[in-house]
Amino acid sequence: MAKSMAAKDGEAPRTRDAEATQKRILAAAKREFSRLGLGGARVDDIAEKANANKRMIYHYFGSKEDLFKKVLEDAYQDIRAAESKLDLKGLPAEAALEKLVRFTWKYYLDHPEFLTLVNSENLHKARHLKSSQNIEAINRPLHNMVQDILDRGVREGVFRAGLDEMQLNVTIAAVSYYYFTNRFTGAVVYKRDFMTEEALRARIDFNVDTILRLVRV
Amino acid sequence: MAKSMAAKDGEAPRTRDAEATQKRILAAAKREFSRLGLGGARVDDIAEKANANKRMIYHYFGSKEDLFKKVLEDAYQDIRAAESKLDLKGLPAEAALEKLVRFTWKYYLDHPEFLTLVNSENLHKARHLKSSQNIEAINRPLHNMVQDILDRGVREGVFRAGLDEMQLNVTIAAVSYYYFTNRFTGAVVYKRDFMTEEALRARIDFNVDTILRLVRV
DNA sequence: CCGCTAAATAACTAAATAGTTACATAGGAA
DNA sequence: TTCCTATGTAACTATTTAGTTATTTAGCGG
Repeated sequence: MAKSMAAKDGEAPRTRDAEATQKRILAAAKREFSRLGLGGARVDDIAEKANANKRMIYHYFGSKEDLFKKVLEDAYQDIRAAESKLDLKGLPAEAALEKLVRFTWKYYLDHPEFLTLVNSENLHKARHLKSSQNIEAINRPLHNMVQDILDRGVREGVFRAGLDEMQLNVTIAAVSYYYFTNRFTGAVVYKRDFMTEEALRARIDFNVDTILRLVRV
Repeated sequence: MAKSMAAKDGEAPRTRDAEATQKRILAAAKREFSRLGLGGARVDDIAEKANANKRMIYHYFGSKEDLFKKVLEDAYQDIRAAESKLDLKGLPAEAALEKLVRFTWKYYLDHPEFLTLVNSENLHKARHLKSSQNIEAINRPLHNMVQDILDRGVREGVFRAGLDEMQLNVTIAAVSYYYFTNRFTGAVVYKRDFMTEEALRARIDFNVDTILRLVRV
């Protein structure tokens, strides 16, 4: 028999490991909150799927709401970390912007839970994020990155002057975000599958076109 | 004393009126579902806020899920009805398109509950809409309207040929929808109020610009 | 290798929740 | 006027739920 513990068929080991338990809880919480929303997710289910005890959730995270807040902060942390690895400094402005648009698309495609978590948070009027200390610092690099691309594009003579970084950023997010989060009602309203390879390719190309046309002189 | 009934201080009259009761239930359900989502809304609260008895909800609508489905169908019905009153036939293509973009913006601004209901439905993978009989017919006029504008613009020589009606429609919705539904996290991330008069004016102008640049030759 | 603390489990509680049952009555049809 | 049924009320039930309490135990510092 195995070393010491009752790890049921194929599950992770169950010796005492605070860090690992917290990670399992966070992973399970992210899945449940994104699948069902803050109101729909169940603490018991999160505990079970984390292969942990419910008591540990309250021990490490305090309450369901605080757990949600941590999951959300981590999700923002993750997308900003991925963005900051893009390294667009060396590219011409147009190429940099296209790369950012395609990155955003790909990130949403690969991390659908980010979208539903943000939706859930907005349903609750961002009350968790509002009380978050580090969220401002987490997002600052994104603003700088897009502002730099805009400035560079103007200097290169390819972008219009006076564009608002926020408006551009919101629009870049919008054209991808909306497509993904509303893909289910979209499938009904437009009578097509939004997630076929062909549909995805067509949409990201359309989005790149939308954004480049928006900024070009 | 009043005619017959125990209407508590200032409330609506309480004589028997099936139609009025159903309307009050639907109005209260729309408010609660949009405020809290399908999972977060409470049947008891809906009954209380409708100034009705919970039993009536089950009598008229069958279940919480069926009530949600009816609320959602009505919401789609309402936006399509408002759209169909636009009468864009007489306008040049560009003017027609701009009017549609501004209408969409204004409708979302005035009916925020539509946005959260649609979000809630997408969280549930559109399972209510999927089983809805009339939803296809409800949405058809929208497709025709936008396709007509596109065709007209090409004939007028002001729009590019070959644009996909769905991509355009989705983008028109996206740039307004995302701004509104994500205005709470947006306020935190961008450190500004998304709902001031000035911010709203700037965004709708930006959106009109985005869409017109997208379609122009 | 001992003992203490942090990690973990299981069983419990009080409140909330979707849905039901039993009963009451307004008001139109006869 | 008298039924009869659709409209409405109130109290109940079986479950579920977030959060707690009581208890056990792994494994590190000494």
